[in-house]
This record gives sequence, C-alpha cells and structure tokens, in this order.
Amino acid sequence: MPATPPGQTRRQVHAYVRERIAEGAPPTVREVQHHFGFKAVQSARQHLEALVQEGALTKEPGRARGYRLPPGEGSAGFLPGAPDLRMVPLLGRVQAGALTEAIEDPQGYVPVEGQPADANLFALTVRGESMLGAGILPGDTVVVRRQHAVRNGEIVVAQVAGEATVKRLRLKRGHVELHPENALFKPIVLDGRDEVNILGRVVEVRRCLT
Amino acid sequence: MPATPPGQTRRQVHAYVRERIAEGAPPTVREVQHHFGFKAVQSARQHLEALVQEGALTKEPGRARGYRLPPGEGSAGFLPGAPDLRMVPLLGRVQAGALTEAIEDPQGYVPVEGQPADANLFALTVRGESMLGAGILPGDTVVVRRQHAVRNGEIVVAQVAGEATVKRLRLKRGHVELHPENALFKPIVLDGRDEVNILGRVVEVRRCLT
DNA sequence: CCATTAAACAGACATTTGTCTGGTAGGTCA
DNA sequence: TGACCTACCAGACAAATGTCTGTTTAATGG
Repeated sequence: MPATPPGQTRRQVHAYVRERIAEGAPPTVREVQHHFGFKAVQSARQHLEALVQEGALTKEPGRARGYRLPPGEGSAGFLPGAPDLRMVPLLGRVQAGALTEAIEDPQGYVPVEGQPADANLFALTVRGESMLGAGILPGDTVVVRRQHAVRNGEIVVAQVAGEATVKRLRLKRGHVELHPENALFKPIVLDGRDEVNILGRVVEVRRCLT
Repeated sequence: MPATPPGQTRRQVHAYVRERIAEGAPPTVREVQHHFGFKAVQSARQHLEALVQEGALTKEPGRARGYRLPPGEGSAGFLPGAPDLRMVPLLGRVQAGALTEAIEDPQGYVPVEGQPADANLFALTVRGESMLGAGILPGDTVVVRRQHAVRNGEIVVAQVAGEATVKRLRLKRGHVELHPENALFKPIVLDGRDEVNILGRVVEVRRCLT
C-alpha cells in the first residue's frame, strides 16, 4: 500500500467538494490542492479524478470548476446554495428506544428552513388522533428539535415506557403531565421525572394531501 | 432610451445565472454571452456587473465563475443540486383578485418536495378558523397547486366575490358547494359556476411552532 | 531482490476565463 | 443641435485554471 492510508484523504476531498458546492460553486483543482496543503496540483487532481472514476463525482472536462455532484446525490442531507435550508432525516414512526440510532437509516429527508444551523432536527410521522385539537392529524409529519429543556405548554415528543408520543407538556408542582389535545384521551400524569424522557420539541407540523 | 427595452435582458440574465447555479455551478461570462447570442463578451459582462451593482448578484473578482447569488437569495425559487426540491413563492394572505399578479413580489419562499416540476405551485397563509376540523389552523401555510379541474371532496382555494378562501369542495348536481370544516360556519352554496373561481388545490399544510 | 502500485512532488503548457480600452448605434433631454 | 445614456460590438491582454510529462517515496507481493 501507499505511504498514506488508502482512500482516507479521498473522502475528505469528496466532503470538501460538497461543502464548496454548498457555498455556491465547486472548487478549482488548485483550491483543493491548497486546502489540503498539497504542494503539487497533480495530487489534488488525482483524488478528484479517482472520485469521478468511482462515481462519487462527475466532471465537465476542460471547464473551470468542472467537478459536480452526480444526480441524486444532491438532496441527501445538505443543500447547495441554500445555507438557510436544511434537510432533516425522517425517522419514521417511532418505536421503542430505537430512535437515537435510527438516524443511520432514515426513511427520507424533509426540507426545513428558518432553523438555526446548530439545531439538531429530525422528523417523525404521527400516529394516533390524540392531538387532533392542536391540528395534528394521524399521518402528519412533525419536525422535532432534539432538546431536553422544554417549557410549559410546548408540544413535545416524549418517550414513556419505551413508547414515543406527541403531547402537550404541562409542568405542575412536583410532577409532569402530558396532555393530549383530544377529549377522548386522558392526560398522562407522571410522578417522578425519571419515567419520562423528553426527546425534543415539535417545531413544525406538516401534512401532504395527495 | 436605449435600442432595447431597459432592464429587459437584465432580468433574463439574472434568471439564467440562477438556472445555471441550480445545475451545479455559476456560468462564465462567455457562457452568458453565447447563451444570449451576444457577439461581444463585454455585453454579458455589463449585465452581470449591473446586477451586482443593484444587489441581485454578488461576485468574487478574478475567479472563474465568480458570480453568485447574494445570501438569502439562495432559496428564492430554485434549489441547486436538488431537482426534486422546489421553492414555491409565499403570496401572503390572499386579498381581492391580486393573487395572480402577486407572484411578482412574494413575501418569501417555501421549500416543497415531491411535486412534479411542471406543477404550478404557490403558498398562502390561512386566515380564519373555518377549516379547524381538517387540521388547518389560522396562520398555517398551505401549498396550492394552481389548477381549475378539481375533484369532489378536495380542499381547494376558491375565489368568491373577490375574496379567496380555503374550503372543501362539494360538487352537487347543478351547483357547487364550498364546505367549511367547522360547525360554526355555514357552507357556501353557489348556483352558477361563474361566481366561483377555483384558484387551485391544497396539496400541503404546514405550521411552524415558534 | 525486484516489479508493481498508490501517493505525492516538480515544472511546464494550453485553454479557459476575467478584465480592459476603445468604438458604434439609437434614444432622451436640455 | 449637442451632451449624455444604454446597449452592443471588436480586439486584446493577463490571470486563473485544466492538463500533461516525468520524478520520487513508501508500501506490497512474488
């Protein structure tokens, strides 16, 4: 094998190209070169050409900034040219604690805007009719900001006994209540705070009418 | 005035630059030149510089493909690298017939995915509580596909007597009814079809919980 | 040991591309 | 009319950029 771990730098080059495209335009060969501290243009070129070879990039030969992302690669997790727009993973219907790991294999991505870049967001599909009164219907998609600190009255995703549900949070003296927004359902009253695990706060509701 | 209507070509150049950025990278000055059939590079350059002057574009002097979209402008109407994603104009609260022209100056843009590229989409902010039962609350944003042919039972945006409203459409024999989804409101029954102008069909509902 | 390979280095060349200077045509306005 | 403006044309130069040839180093495998 070569002096440097094989493919190690290669992926970093790929990531760099993606970043640069997200900022407006693909980098030049020399920009890649200098970013990685290569002292020869050819070094950067070899990596770029190798990435084209394995299909991770495409190129328009002879043209400036000719390296592009292959079709379909664009909308997976980031968005070129739209810094205020983010693709958040849709984790599907929540089931037993598998939530945190489910990010590895999302069912899809949802475009979200107007959220700070550092916000840890994900999306869920809502089950049940317990939040009808808040305009959240079964099948709706909720965008959730992963945070433990929530305020009274906010709609949250909470994990109770391994089951994740969407409810409105009520902080009473000494205990927590999870209120449905439907007269047919009863509030969940929790004695100790350990029973409930606040996964995050619902920041957006979305419904597609096919 | 000049030989050609002022600013006419200018906007087309701006649109072209946006298109090209959406396809992966900004165009070169000469690419703009040839696309518009200019026989001199300077013609394209003048338009581009003028657009920079008026803030419609930014540039990185001296660098290849240096023209970019200004920050915040990135998400206005298109999305680089994400063909299945579109930005649709938010036309704000609908008022008297101004809807069709309002596209010129949208209040913002909303990211939408999963809609065919040829669909003519726009977004509206919902007023009133007449659709509570359908999970559409005041302040919600609805994404509308502009189409006149609608089916029975679909939620539509209809223009009645100059006022635009969101209602569920009921086609009865000989007449049209616009049903609210709220017991406190009454259906609108229309005798002739001329009174009502179907602006389009609601394909998505969206709500931000700040 | 030697051939092979991947990675990086060195230097150069040709094309692409941004930029500049100057000129022409048609229109407005004082 | 003449000053002035916008749009466009013509030609050229210099910087940026893609591409090529050859060399060196280190690790692998027969």
